Amino acid sequence: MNCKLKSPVQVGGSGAGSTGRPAGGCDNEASIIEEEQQMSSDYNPSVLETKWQKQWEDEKLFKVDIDQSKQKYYLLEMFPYPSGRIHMGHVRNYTIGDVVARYKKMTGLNVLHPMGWDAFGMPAENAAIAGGVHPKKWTYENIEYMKIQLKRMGFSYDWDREVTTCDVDYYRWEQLFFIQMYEKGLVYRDRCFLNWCDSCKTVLANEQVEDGQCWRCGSQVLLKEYDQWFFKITRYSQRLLDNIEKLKNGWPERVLIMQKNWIGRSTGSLIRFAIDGTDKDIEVFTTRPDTLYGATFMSLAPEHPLAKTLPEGTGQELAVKAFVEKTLKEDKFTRTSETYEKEGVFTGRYCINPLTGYRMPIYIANFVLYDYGTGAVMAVPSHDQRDFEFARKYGLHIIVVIQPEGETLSGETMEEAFEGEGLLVNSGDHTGMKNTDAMKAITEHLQKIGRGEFFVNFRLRDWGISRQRYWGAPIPVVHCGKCGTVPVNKEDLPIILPEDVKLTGTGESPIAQVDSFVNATCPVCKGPAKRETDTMDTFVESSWYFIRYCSIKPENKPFDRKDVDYWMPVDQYIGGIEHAILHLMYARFYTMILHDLGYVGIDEPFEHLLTQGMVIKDGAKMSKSKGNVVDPEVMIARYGADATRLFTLFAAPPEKDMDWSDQGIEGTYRFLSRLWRLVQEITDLEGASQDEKVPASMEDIQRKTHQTIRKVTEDIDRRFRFNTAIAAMMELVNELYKAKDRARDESEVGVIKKALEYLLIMLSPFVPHISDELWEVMGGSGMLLLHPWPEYDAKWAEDVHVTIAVQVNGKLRATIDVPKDALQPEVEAKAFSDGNVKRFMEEASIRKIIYVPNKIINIIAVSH
RNA sequence: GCGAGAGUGGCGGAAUUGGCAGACGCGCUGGACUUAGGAUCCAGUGGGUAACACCGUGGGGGUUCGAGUCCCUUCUCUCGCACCA
Repeated sequence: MNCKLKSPVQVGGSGAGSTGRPAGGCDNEASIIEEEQQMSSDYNPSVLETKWQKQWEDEKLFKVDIDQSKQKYYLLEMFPYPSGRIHMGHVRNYTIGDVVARYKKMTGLNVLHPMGWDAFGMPAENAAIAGGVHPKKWTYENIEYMKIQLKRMGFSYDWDREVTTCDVDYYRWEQLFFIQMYEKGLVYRDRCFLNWCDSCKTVLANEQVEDGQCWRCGSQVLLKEYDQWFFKITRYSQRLLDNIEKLKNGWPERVLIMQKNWIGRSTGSLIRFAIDGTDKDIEVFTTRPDTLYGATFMSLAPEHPLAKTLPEGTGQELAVKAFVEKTLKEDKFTRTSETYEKEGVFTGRYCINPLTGYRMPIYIANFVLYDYGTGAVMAVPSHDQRDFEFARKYGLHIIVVIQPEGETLSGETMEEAFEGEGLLVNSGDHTGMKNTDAMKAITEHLQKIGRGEFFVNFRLRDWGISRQRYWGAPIPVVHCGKCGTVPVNKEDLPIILPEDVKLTGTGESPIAQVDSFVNATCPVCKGPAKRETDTMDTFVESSWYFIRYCSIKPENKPFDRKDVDYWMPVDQYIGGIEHAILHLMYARFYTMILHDLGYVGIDEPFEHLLTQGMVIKDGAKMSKSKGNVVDPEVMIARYGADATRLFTLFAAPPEKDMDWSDQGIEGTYRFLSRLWRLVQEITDLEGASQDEKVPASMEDIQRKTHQTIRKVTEDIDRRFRFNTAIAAMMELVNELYKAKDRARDESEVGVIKKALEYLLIMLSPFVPHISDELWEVMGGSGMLLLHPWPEYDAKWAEDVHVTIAVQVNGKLRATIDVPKDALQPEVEAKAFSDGNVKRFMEEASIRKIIYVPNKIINIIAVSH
């Protein structure tokens, strides 16, 4: 019937090799005739889905606005990068979100459910280098296509709120925030060693380096020295940590643990060691000030600035230089792995132990991290395994200062460092103290002599946001020969990314070649100046898009405060676990910044977080190289959006990985076909939908219906378990099929029709197209999204009869049906009358009976 | 090494508070309808047995009338962190 009718998406070769019954498939003349004949009764998703999508759009069904009379609910899914087409991960993420959004709306909440595009980023640039298409054109074309795909899935987005981060009208506000942060000292420029990906030709934040490799392309990361812009996220370390308390009820524990570890708060002391023969100090952070009397040398990271200056005049210059160069060339991941051989070089200088006066040789050591603490470590070989190995290798002095109970260690004979607790020895006035007490005492002593203090150290580093790339938001700063580096005037914003650029992929920022962009006027002295040509990390854009959604196309402002106050925070955020640290930490930080700048009233953006699992196929993540990619578009063409949605929800609970199965989706397609036929057959029967007068013959159906309402509501609302909700509805369908065959009069049919209506309402968040269609078939009016969610009738949801398991000595011997809440004597009598129970009670006498009402009766017997 | 999570039929998964293990679906087996069935419907489907018995939630131990669920121990897998001073 519909050979000419195509779904709006084009699919190559979808018919061939199809195992199921492809909707609208036209193999030969006969099948066309057959389909024409069956037109009214066959489930044909492509036709009805596009029909309803059009209707929803025509009626602006998904449009939402502030409504003070209603409670709001902000449901957000992580927006996609417009790579070209949606993949199964998107489908899963957005289907989960859509179910919740539609459900919440039906329960009467005012639901904000927006979508947009994380549109800046490297793939656009790479595509331009490879194919000669301008990143802007490439990106906007991808957006257009993916938007059609998302609409074809039936997702309930209010597209009037669409955010595209590469729009000037979006990133201009980011430039304003940048300047305001600069004014508050939250932005600074620093020269430092940074992770450089030679393949992506860009700098990476620490968070973007995984196992020493680029998080995006997987190539080896190198260290390069660079001038970079930083956001001072470290000023918010404690707040980011403290606020985790607020998120405990709404976020998965493991995400919070990951963030906690990433922030990495540890308490200890900061100690200053005087460098012998100079007036300079080396500062170290340590969590073990109690071991200070045993500190016999000093280790510096190769990147430490003193590595350059210390050896001067000692004769060690060349040796140190060679060692530093060699070490920095090694990849950092290997170099800092625990098993790596510890190596170092003497700088020729000494520093003084503030407690013992011991002249500690200063080494450069490959295992010391410049990123952590002060980049310098006081070495206590007796009580730190790393220092111990290092000391043995280079013949350095080992002094025991903590003795474990009942043992006497000595520096000469010990085979490994002792890192446990004990009493202090060789520790001057502190000798004899418990080492745990000595931590405080020694630090207080250092405070008195001006050599140290208590200190809280964080692992979290400042967020480097400069990227040597084209397709990003320009950093609104100029470099002036006279005034130095200064932010542009706010009135001069936006700094628009020039479009006429040559993309070569050489590592130079492409906009550096655009004279009209680079040459600027200094906002301070009005003299000639050069614009900053780096662009911002795209994680900046994704750190506030969810706030932007709150306002519909705001003019001359980033968003409207009254909109934000109404909608924020996000009530439920849904996305991949891969963003547990990066995106979610940055977004939390940025929200705090916007709070402190007075833009928003909240300081945590996401109340509840759901991290959905990956979609895998044949036990592996989908990837082109493995050839196990499932294209959603093909699935939509073959089975429809509803079946695709239903399967992604049914195959696994949302937080677990789900295994894609080509046979599995056939099952959900079959279920929908079955539902389709059920409705057709039932509407043919005489009898108006009713459940006021339930005939005795239909009481079980009425009960099952209300139990299903209860189950589905709880599964969605309380548990986020869509797979079990769907299973419950499948059970109801099975029951209704059986009931249909035994229905004899109109009142019986009426109960089934009523049940079917409840079912369609409940199915509508999951499979909205077929639900609306069948609702119409059954004579229902309007669209189900506007229909209130059903409430179960407690009187029907409760069982009247229950099945009780009868155990003899803990083993199941029978099941019996009894009235609900039956008393023990009645249940016992019935249990003992069972033949099998009798059999097992022969030759035995009762010792005890345990009865759990409505569940189980366990007869404990002893044989004689 | 540290932290978190997981391990249940041939497969995906269910069992929400310690109370009938395997809901629902896939697959498979048999049957019905049929020129045909890759459509649909009906029945069956953890192992075992003629039927019972019995055995079954990674392994071992424990608590309990009763354990997939709690405790101890051990193995395997996944994820995160990993020389963090």
